[in-house]
Amino acid sequence: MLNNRYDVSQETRKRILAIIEELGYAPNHLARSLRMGQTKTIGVVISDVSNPFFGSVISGIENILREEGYCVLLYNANEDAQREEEVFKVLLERRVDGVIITPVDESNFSALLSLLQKANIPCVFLARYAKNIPVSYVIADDLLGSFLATEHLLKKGHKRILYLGGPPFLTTSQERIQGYKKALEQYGLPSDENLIKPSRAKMEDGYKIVKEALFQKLEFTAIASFNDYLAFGALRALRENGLSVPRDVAVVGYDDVEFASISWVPLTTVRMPKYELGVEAAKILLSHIRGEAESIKKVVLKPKLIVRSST
Amino acid sequence: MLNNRYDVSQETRKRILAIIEELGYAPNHLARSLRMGQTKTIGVVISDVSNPFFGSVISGIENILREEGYCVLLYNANEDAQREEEVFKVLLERRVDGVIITPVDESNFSALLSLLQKANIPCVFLARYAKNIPVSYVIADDLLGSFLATEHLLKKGHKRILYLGGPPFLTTSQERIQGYKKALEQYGLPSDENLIKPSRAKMEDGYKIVKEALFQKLEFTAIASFNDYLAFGALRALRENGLSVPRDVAVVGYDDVEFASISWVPLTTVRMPKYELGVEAAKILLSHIRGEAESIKKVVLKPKLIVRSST
DNA sequence: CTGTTAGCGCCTTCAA
DNA sequence: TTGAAGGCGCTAACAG
Repeated sequence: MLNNRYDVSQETRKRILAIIEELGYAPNHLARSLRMGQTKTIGVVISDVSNPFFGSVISGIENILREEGYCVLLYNANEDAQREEEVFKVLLERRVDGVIITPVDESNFSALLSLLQKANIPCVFLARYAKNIPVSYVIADDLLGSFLATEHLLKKGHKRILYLGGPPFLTTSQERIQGYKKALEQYGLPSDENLIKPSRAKMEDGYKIVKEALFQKLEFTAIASFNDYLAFGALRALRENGLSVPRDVAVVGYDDVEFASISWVPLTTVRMPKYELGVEAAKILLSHIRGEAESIKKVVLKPKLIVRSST
Repeated sequence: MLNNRYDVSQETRKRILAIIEELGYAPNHLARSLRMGQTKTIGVVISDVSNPFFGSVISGIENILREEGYCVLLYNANEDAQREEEVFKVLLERRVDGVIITPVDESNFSALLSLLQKANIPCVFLARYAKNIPVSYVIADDLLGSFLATEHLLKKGHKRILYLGGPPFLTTSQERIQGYKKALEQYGLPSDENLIKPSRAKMEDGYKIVKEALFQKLEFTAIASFNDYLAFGALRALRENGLSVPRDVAVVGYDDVEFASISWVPLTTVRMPKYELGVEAAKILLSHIRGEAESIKKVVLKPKLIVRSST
C-alpha cells in the first residue's frame, strides 16, 4: 500500500492516509539513505555566505537541486582555508552525493579533491578555479565582460580610457585587464600603462585615483572599472570636479551590484550571471552523479553588458 | 581504539590513523544518526535566499551551530507559501533536530508548527512572527529603532520631520511609524499626519515624495525613512533642488544597507542586527534541543543608530 | 502476489 | 578488557 499498489480500495487508501497524517508519520530518510547508499544531499561550500553575490548563486543551486529531490547542506568557509578543510571531513561523514564549492585557497584543492574522489563523490567548482586541477567548474567569462565594457566605450568614440583595476594577484583582476587590452588592440589603439591603475577595489580607491588623475591632468575621456565600487568612487570624484557624466567623462562598472541601477548616475556595467552560475553548477553536478558525464566539464558563462546613463 | 582508548601505544595509534587516512575512512554519520535518534542537523528555512539581508543571518546561524557540531540544511521558500509548506515534509523525513524559519505566510503557521511539535522538533521563528502562535522567536525592535532615529533628529533641534513610510500592511511599517510618533510625543510635539507618507519603499518613491513635498512647499527640516532606499531617493531629490544635506535638510534611513556608508552623502541610519538575529535564533534553538528551555522564548534585539554625515 | 528476512554502519549492552 | 549481538527503519531479494 505504501508503495502505491493498485489493489487497495479508494476508501481504505483514504483511511490509511488519514491515519498516517494523524500520526504524523514520515518515512525515515536516514534509514533509506543508509540502505540505498545515497543521501540525496549535496554539500554546498560557500567562501562567504554574507557576501550578497552568493545569495543568488545559492538560489540557483537550490532551485535545480530541489526539483530533483536533493537537499542542500550548507557550509560557510568564511574565506578561511582552514575551515574549508574541516568541512570536507563532515562532507565525507555525512555521505553527501556531491559537492559544489566556491573554493578559498588553491593550496588545499588537490588534497581535498583526492579525498572526495577516493570516496567517489563528484565535485564542481564555482566562480573560481585552479588551472592545474582536473575538476569540473563553472565560471563567468571575465575577459569577455571587460572586453564588452571597453568595446562599448570605444564604439562611443572614446580613445583614452582610464582603467581602474582590482588587486593584481586575483586572476579575476588579470583577466579583466586582459579584456580591456584586447578591446583596445582590436580597435587599433595602444594600451597606455599609465592609464591602468591597480587598487584594492574599494570605493575610496576609485575616488582617489580619479582625483589624482584629474589633478595630474591625465588625458582621458572615459573610465572602465574592475568593479562597481570603483566606478562609484570615480563618479563622485568627477562630480566634485564639476565634470558631467557621461558628457565629459563616460564611466562603466563591473558586477551590476544592486545599487548600480539606482545610484545618482545609473551605472552602465557588466552583469555577472550569478543565478545562472548556481544553476549550471547544479546541473553539471547532477550529470556527474548520474554518471552521464564522466569527463570533466568546463562551463564559461557569458556576462552581459547593461547600458544605463553613465555612458 | 577508535573511541580514544588509553591502552594503545603511540606508534600503533599513529599507524592506524595513517591507515584510516589512507583508506579515506570516515565514520558514517547516517548510521550514527539512525542509531542515536538525532541527526545533528538543523533545517533552516529562509523566505528569500537571494535577499542580501539573509546572508548575514545565515552566517550567524551557521557560526553558532557549527561550533556545536550541527549542520545546516538550507531551504529557500522563495516567498512562496506553498513551497514553505512542502519543505516541512522534507524536514520531517530527514529527521532534523530543529528548525529555524523566517516564515512567509501566517496562514500556514499553526498547522505546520503542530506537525513539528507532533514530531517533537523544536522551532524558532526569525525576523517575523505571528502574535497568536505559541512559538519562540527572535526579532529586532523596529519601534525602538525608529524611535532612536527620530529622537536623534529631535535632539538636533528639528521639529518638523517628514516621514517616508513603507507599505502600510507590513507590521514592520506600522511599528516604525509608531516609533516615529512616540519620539515626537516624548518631545511634546504633535505628529502631523500630512508629514507621514506611506509608499512601496522603493528609491523612486522617496524621490517622488520629497520632490512633491518641496514643490508643495511642505514645511520640514528633516526626513526619517522606513528604509535606506527611500532615504537615497530623498537625498537625490534634495540635491536636485539645490538643498544641502544636512545643512538645509537632515536625513536618516533605516537598515544600514551596504551602500549607506558609501553613498554620496554617507547616511545616518539604523542598523538591523542581522548577524545577531541569526546567532540568537541558533542559541534559542539549541537550548530547546537540549531541553534547557521548555517554555517559549521571545527575544527582541536592539537596533543601533549609526550616525554619519547626513544628519 | 504477499510476507519475511537480511543487511546498510553505528552504538549500546551484555557476556566472556 | 575485549568481543559479539541486537536493533535503529528502510529496501531489495527471496520464499511461501
